[in-house]
Amino acid sequence: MEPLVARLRRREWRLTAQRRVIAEVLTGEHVHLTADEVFERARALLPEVSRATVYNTLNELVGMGELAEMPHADGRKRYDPNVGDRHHHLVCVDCGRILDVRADEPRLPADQQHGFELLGVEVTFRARCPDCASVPADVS
Amino acid sequence: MEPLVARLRRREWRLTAQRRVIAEVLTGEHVHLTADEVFERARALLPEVSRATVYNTLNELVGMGELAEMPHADGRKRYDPNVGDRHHHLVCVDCGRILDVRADEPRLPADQQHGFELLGVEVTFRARCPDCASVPADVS
DNA sequence: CTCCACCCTTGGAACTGTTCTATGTTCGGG
DNA sequence: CCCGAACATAGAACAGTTCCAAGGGTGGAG
Repeated sequence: MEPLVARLRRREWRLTAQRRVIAEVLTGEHVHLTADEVFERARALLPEVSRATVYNTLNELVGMGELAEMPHADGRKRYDPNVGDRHHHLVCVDCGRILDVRADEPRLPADQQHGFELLGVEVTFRARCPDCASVPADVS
Repeated sequence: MEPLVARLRRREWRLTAQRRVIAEVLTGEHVHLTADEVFERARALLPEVSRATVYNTLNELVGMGELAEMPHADGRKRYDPNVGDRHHHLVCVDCGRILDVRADEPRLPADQQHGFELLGVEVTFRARCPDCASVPADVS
């Protein structure tokens, strides 16, 4: 899949300096940043970017389907630019690290569908990463 | 699975009046309440219960493994008393309604495990419920 | 039965992540 | 240039959750 910035360029979407750095920061595999992490990294590239713009842009990109929003146990949403490429998530319950993984998708039996129109499925494997497994408590 | 209150009774856990009504409210299938909904319903049964106690109790129960916490896109966590009974969730993207469903669990291939110690898997089917499918916009 | 220590509960303040608002800035077309 | 529309900004407002200091109830020791 081509990177987010490239995808945006071919859409008719005004790519301002602020929006570009936000999109640039959201590139690659295993990238699952919080809004605040996006803000910090974007600001490192372009100091004149505000938190509001980060939130506005993230929400717009999610609405456009160019970014996936994933709720997380700690309350902060993560943003995943790796859309269109079916994958699931492997999450460390201790440190919160998230990796993209491939596995087959579960199917919902017809008798369990309750008349719903199915749109997609999200799979999250909860696990403990090697680093956290080697220490007794959590790595905070 | 026996109800939450019954499970708690056999543990050595002080079951005060407040904790009991909180547990009673969390009983049944397809029960996925927010903390505030738990608070409202508990208070209907026992007016002298505070929001802080609801949060304290919910977090304790989650820590004990008697309650599952599920992050949601709208920011409010839902609490599911139906633990120990493997099931997944069917969520309406418009109105947020959540149903318990059974489906087979996806397995994580060994070459995708990244050395993590697997603990569990959460599956969420995103869909549109019959009520929301019949109207153009969302039911707010 | 009485007392004490401890855990539980409480209301409200504090905190965190997100959204809103009012204002200023930039861009492209005429 | 000048204008309107879209975009960006700082900070206030908001919602959900957690923290805190103080009060209250309960169970065990004596």
